[in-house]
Amino acid sequence: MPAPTLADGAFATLPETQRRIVVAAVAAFAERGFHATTTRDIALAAGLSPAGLYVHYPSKAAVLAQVSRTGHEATLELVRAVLEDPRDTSSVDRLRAVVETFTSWHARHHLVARVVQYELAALPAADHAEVAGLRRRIEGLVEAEVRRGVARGELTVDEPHAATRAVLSLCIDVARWFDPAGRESPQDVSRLYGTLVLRMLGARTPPGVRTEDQHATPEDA
Amino acid sequence: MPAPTLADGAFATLPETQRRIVVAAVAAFAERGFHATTTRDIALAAGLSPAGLYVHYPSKAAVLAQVSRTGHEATLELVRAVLEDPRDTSSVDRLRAVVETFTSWHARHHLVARVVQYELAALPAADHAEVAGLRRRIEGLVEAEVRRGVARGELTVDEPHAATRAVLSLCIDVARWFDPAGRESPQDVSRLYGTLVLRMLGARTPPGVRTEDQHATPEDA
DNA sequence: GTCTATATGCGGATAGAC
DNA sequence: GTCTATCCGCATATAGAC
Repeated sequence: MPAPTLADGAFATLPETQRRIVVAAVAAFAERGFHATTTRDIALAAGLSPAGLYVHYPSKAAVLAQVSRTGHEATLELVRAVLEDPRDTSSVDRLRAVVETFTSWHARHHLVARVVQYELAALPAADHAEVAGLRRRIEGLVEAEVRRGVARGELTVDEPHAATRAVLSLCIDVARWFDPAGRESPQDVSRLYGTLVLRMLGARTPPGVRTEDQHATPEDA
Repeated sequence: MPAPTLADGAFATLPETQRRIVVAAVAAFAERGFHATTTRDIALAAGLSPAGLYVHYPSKAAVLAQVSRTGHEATLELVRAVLEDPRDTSSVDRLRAVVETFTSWHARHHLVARVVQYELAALPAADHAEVAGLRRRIEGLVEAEVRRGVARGELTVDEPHAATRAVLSLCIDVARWFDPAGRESPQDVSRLYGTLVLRMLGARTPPGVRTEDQHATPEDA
């Protein structure tokens, strides 16, 4: 098991009070947005006085930066782990896996994901720059796998860059609409999305909607 | 030609000063968000004193409501016009057309679209309720066409509701990332998305990426 | 319908005791 | 490390002249 990520318990490695602050901030930022959230909201929800927050973070923006950086690092790590898996698997398998993993994260951690995806503009410049780099790495890893799949004849994609952006866009937008009280579980959504994305990319593998927990085997067809 | 919509010139039917206020508000809300925008920002950008805004709108939220309602009405009208076209066309053709139209709107009017899609939580309750109804109508129209396509054997979709939501999600998220200074035009994106969506929906029509301005003809295959 | 001036409250952040 | 008290600037909105 690798080092804990958000997937293993959000922000579990932070000291207790910082963790409570960040958890409270995620809930508030996701529900009302960064600018509509007050430091009092965060502090009180974390069980602190209004001033108590400033012992642990120098500003409201620093709390946002903590959330955004941790979230971006976690998703990059998820993508990296799937796509740099040393086992010899097809691009179709890898892309299905990365879409399922990325989608599932955006559903399971949809509050964190909303902050990560929709509050970029509120980040201080230095944090924004670092996070932009992480985002480029994520896109680059996925696009490279799409191009490999095309080169291997597994995929039919005319515009790999635009198609990759569409794939990630689809997964990211899950954070906007996903409702844990709805009928579909994160697993339901991520499985569907794995199938939809392989269709989008013209995978030569069986494009039917997968209903069992099998892995697609590209030699089926 | 139907009544002017946003596509024909954003908010062109409003009285001049209201139009300037709304245009200024769209730019500010899209760039910084509703809560980070001040009424001074809007008023000054519209060529008014800080108090001048209140002659035309009773509150900042009322300006947002104007943008959101107008934007939602415009997109519903676009979708309705395509899907209620009396001509006898296939579901594949209709869905390609609605995806191209909807995507193109989110690219061309990406600032308005950002406000429409990402500031719902800031709407006053009454406006939010009305806009939610418009959103349900949009989804319902598209889902009905997907179900028709499946019933006619044009599409292969196991979960029409979830697949429809994925399709609209893909198109909507264009507003988040589209950059008019980038290499791709709204037309480029919308054509690609028409093709990607038909693939997602298992259209039996030629799924190759369309590179010419032809309309797909379902009997090709 | 537009302005200047301003009331009023709130929010980010700090001071300083414990 | 947490608290209470508070500073101070800013933002929404209003008052009232022109």
